[in-house]
Amino acid sequence: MIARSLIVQVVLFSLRDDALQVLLVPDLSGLVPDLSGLVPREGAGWQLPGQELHPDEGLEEAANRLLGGLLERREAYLEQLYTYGSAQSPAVRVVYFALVPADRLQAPGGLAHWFPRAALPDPGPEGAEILAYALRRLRYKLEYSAVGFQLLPEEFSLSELQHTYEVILGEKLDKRNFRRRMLLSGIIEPTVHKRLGEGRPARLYRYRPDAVAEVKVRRLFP
Amino acid sequence: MIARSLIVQVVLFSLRDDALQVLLVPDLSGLVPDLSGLVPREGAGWQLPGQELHPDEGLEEAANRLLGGLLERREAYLEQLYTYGSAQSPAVRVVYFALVPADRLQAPGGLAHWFPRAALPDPGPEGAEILAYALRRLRYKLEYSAVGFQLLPEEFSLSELQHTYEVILGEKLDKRNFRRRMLLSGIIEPTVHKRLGEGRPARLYRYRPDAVAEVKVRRLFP
DNA sequence: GAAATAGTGTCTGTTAGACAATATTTC
DNA sequence: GAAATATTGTCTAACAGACACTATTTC
Repeated sequence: MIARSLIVQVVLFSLRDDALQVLLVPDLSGLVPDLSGLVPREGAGWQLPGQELHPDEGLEEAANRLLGGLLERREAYLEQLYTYGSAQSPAVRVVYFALVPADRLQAPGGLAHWFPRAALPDPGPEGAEILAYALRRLRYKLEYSAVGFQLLPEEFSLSELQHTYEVILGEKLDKRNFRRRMLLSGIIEPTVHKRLGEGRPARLYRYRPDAVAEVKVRRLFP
Repeated sequence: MIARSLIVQVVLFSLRDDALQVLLVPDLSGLVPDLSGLVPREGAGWQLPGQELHPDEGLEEAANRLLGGLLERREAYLEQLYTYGSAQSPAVRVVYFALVPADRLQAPGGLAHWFPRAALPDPGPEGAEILAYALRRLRYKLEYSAVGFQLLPEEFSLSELQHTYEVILGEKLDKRNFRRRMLLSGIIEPTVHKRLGEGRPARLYRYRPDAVAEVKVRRLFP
């Protein structure tokens, strides 16, 4: 029997147009190569971007190579999510989870395409499971770590920060409580810049990577 | 170039003799087979138990097969920990994390041996990293999930439960606060049994798997 | 000055954490 | 009754959550 192949996949999140979006690539497997164009056929399906692990390469390296092919700049927060390998699956897939700030996005390479979370195409049963898990992890980490800043530009207003949280968590947050906790936590510091817009300009803040980035969880057990 | 092999490893924890213990197997690689006996040579080193993934088998299946070989009964809490695969390493290793209650332990199969956490042999730099991460994960999960019960027998006294927490967290806990929170959380229920011993008998409790097993973490971010 | 967005303070209820005395059993 | 272990309650400080008005800018 042939040894299973090893694929590295990535769930790439970004915040575009006020929505959490995921980058997918067309699923071309089983299709006769269509020389007339590169646009995937209708109904071809979409899947998580992935590549086979090279023999002389580390897992994280492969994930970064994958990001490089998708974004033309590999600067992204990257974290291993889970490794899938059921008996049925012909490949073992090590799935990573990546966050890119919208201001560092460029046109994605190849046929990749951004989909808002609310309008995802069916990525197949396994893909759906992975996406659900990735979103759960993102929400979860948002609540006890500083991962949310990975989706924002270097300087941001408190409203932008709150909006990021609201989009990911899928719920409205109280402005006063949000600001109080963010500022008390010491995780951000004010800059001298302001964001100009329609109304009153907003003070911009910067993430302080030197601050404690993880919150002590409440102990209920015990 | 040869494709990398895929190994499934397991970090197996138990509570024995009032200490958190880890099961390791002797590292026989590079040794000339010693036909005079099965006892590993002095200085041979110890490592995490692992096996190659069979071509027709799922990852979790392989981890369970591994547990079966080590414990003669595979009943254990099992959870995927992390997948390691640096460029240098000849194998990609999917590491699982397992917990066995002391009362279900049997003599470990083969050359496996339990080591208390305080007296671990050097498992090599990579092994040490994995063990440290596994312990971090265990401590972490202990604080927001009901994973601690996986190390206890079906019925246990509150003192035994507290002791489990203290051994894993490496710190003393206040008895009154511990009991209050455990009972208020509704995660355990009293039985009619008692544990007899030197002093006053202790009421025994049972874990309620139907209760909410995960705690809502405090939100500091936001 | 109307519209839009930014920024601010208080009260209340819950809970974590510190702390010591009594109750029940065996020997 | 001495030794050992189990069981129980109170006070305080910190914080989450609910809630509404003022400030600054553009057009």
